[in-house]
Amino acid sequence: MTSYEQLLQVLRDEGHRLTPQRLIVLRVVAEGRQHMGVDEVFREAQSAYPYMDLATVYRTLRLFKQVGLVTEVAIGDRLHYELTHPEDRHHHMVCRVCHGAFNLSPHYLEEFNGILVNEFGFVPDLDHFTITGVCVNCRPDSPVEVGTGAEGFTLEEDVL
Amino acid sequence: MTSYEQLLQVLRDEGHRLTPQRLIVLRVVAEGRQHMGVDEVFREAQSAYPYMDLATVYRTLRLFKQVGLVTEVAIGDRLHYELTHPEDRHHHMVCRVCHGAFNLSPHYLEEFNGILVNEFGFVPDLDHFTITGVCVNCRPDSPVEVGTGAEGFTLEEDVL
DNA sequence: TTCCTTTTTGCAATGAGTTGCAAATACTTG
DNA sequence: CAAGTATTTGCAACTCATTGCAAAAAGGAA
Repeated sequence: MTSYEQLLQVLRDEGHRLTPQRLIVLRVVAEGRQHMGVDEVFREAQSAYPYMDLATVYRTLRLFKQVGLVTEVAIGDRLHYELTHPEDRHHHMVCRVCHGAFNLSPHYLEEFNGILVNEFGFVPDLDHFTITGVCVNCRPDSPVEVGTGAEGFTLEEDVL
Repeated sequence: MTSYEQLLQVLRDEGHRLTPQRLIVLRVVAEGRQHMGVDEVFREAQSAYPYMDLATVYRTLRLFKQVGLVTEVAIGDRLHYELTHPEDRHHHMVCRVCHGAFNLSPHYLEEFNGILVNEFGFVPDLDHFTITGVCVNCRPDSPVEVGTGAEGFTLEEDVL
């Protein structure tokens, strides 16, 4: 469990200033649901601090991403953010049709990561990896029986 | 070698109209270098057809992508396009630092694709897969001897 | 060719996200 | 705690990309 104070320390340690705006955005993201849209973060933050500016929200989220406090997820053509939980790192599979976001264990990418590093010396950004595609529920040619929709699969959508 | 006439047939077959704008954009992309920026395509097209509109270029490139004529590559935060060569399909590794784009054989993603399909019923969009990261030349903590920079690696940048 | 329907274009407006810059403010040092 | 400095904010302007809509034009039928 990451405490709020620990999160603030991350910012302090890297020499970033603890402005009211940053504290509010951090709290909003920390208390919000998974992968919040920027507009959502903005509205929540604005209700706590009416002078909050949208540009500040964008800059703050970008900063938080840089220092690893939040994870960026592209859903559709919009950026979403969620608090990074170091003990529960995960990637995302985002459905192009229903825009659902599903978690993917880092385990599935370890081998791919190794290949790129060993064969090409290329270090992929897998901290914030998102793969788009079509989920089992949205596949027209679903290989499972039509009717129930997803027999045998363990695809569970993130809490929205 | 894909002939220009064959490319046009792809459009005709799907019921799209062959407008001068589309012919010009297709020619620009077909004769241009790998992964051209939209502004580049626009300038080239405009020099051949002065009334060319930027919105038309965007719409045309999106259409070409939909029918598989071109491949979209995100470089930095901009979209780039290149002609799809069916006999030489490849993915891209894009360096976050130098913005270089390197080709990656589909072979390296076959297993990953299988896992997602079989375990989650999720069909990833791997036709236009691009992974960002840091290439061997831009790694500060290069594991190879400093000096030459890339011993033992087969990382060759696309023709820019 | 001419007419007709549907698609496509051009333009202007819009939307998401970024940026330049002056004013405000968080932190440091005395 | 006051002063100084570097960072950050708010605002407006701007960029890339998309979209609504009327006018233009491609392709099919007569």
